[in-house]
Amino acid sequence: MRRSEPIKAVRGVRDILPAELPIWRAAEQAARDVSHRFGYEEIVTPVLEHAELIERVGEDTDAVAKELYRFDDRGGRNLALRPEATAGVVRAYFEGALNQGAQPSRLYLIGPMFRYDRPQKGRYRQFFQYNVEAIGGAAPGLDAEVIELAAAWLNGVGLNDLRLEVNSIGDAKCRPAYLEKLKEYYRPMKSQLGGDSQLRLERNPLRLLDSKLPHEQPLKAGAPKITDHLCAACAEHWASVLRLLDSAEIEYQINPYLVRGLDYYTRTVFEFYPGGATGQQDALASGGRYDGLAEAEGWPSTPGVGFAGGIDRVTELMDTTAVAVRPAADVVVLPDGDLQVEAAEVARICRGVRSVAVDYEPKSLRAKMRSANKLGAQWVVLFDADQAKRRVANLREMSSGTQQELPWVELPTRLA
RNA sequence: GUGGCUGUAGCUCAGCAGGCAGAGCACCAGAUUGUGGAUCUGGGUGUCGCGGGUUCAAAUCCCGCCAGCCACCCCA
Repeated sequence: MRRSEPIKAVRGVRDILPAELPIWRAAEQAARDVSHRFGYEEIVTPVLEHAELIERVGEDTDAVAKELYRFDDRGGRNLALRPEATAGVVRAYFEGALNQGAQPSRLYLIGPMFRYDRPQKGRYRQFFQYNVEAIGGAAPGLDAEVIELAAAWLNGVGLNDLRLEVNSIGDAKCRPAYLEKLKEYYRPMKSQLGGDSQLRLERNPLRLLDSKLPHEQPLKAGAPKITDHLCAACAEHWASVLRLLDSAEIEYQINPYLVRGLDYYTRTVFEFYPGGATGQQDALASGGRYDGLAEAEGWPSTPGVGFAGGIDRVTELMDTTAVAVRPAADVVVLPDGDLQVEAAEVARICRGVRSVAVDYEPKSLRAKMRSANKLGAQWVVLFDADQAKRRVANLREMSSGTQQELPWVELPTRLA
């Protein structure tokens, strides 16, 4: 008999197995706890959105062109699996009338995101993010608050060796003038730039600053810095954010090359890296202000600020020994012989006080004991046909090896 | 999207100047008559990722595809 080829997981996605789940839950619980402490409420938005929402927000970037999971549903709607959370949360903020409640609206979301990337370390096609968004507030205090919240989360899961980079990228008022200065600076050396950078020079000059080409690094050093060309309002906002971080005793490095490629990002941008890391790829959390996003989605202009934390990467760095692993069941019921009805009844009696599993397999008692031991059960309940008739069983404590015959009805009080 | 490495038992892997498919762990049975952990004995559970080619003969060499890992790229 030829077996057909087993069907494996879709490329780039993975299962989170029971053994890994405790660390995963610990990261999520830390996110929920810290969100709650800062007054943020949970929101769940659909994994599916209109592709247009993502496209409008992502404009004509490569990311949207090549990395968006996009498909038509049976009704002919052009949909996408969300590649990030903020667009959907902002949509829900308006559709759910959160804009009519107390402002700002403080929200957090934990869930899967999807990007059609080529898989590699820390990068999956389905990955999980912890997102925090404060929508409807423009105060610099909110920028500092979400940075502090991100730091509190990372510290909360035991990650203390971190590097925080911050920058301001201005707004629609001052950025255009700065971009002109940047273009003027780079134009004379256009021929020295790489192909991507030459395209960016006219199309998206801000992105010249995060080029990683080694030979472009010296050129960057002489480029005008946007923080030297902020308008009065942006400069004041930027100064306030830094003052607030100082007073919160949060250490940061100003990185004038930390930018975002899309117009609706304004003012504050920040990223948290593990202490040792250098590459941008290793960011554990990144965020910033997006005062132009609501309008880009077609809603009234509304400010917002937030961040996205990568749960996959964070759990990879967490200390797994700090998370308690519990056995699947405290008690295992082992009938000696084919006594499935009786075994199920004994388990039912004990479940009020302990987690109970039953070994129904027609194996030797020895094999059942071995497997109960491997499971890590604290107790096993053993009985044969004769004992079943008398409605008694041997309760054995695994650590000491001592056991005692008891009526079934007394098991719960002994196990409690 | 580009490149490098890898794919053999449930798992981790050895075998690859072509010649009978292996080890450790896991698993099953037993040694120790009721019942675990330690030790010993016995048992191989396999379309050698898939498809094609070369050859008397392919896990081994060649081509294509798929998948995994890593880096580049990208990162809304």
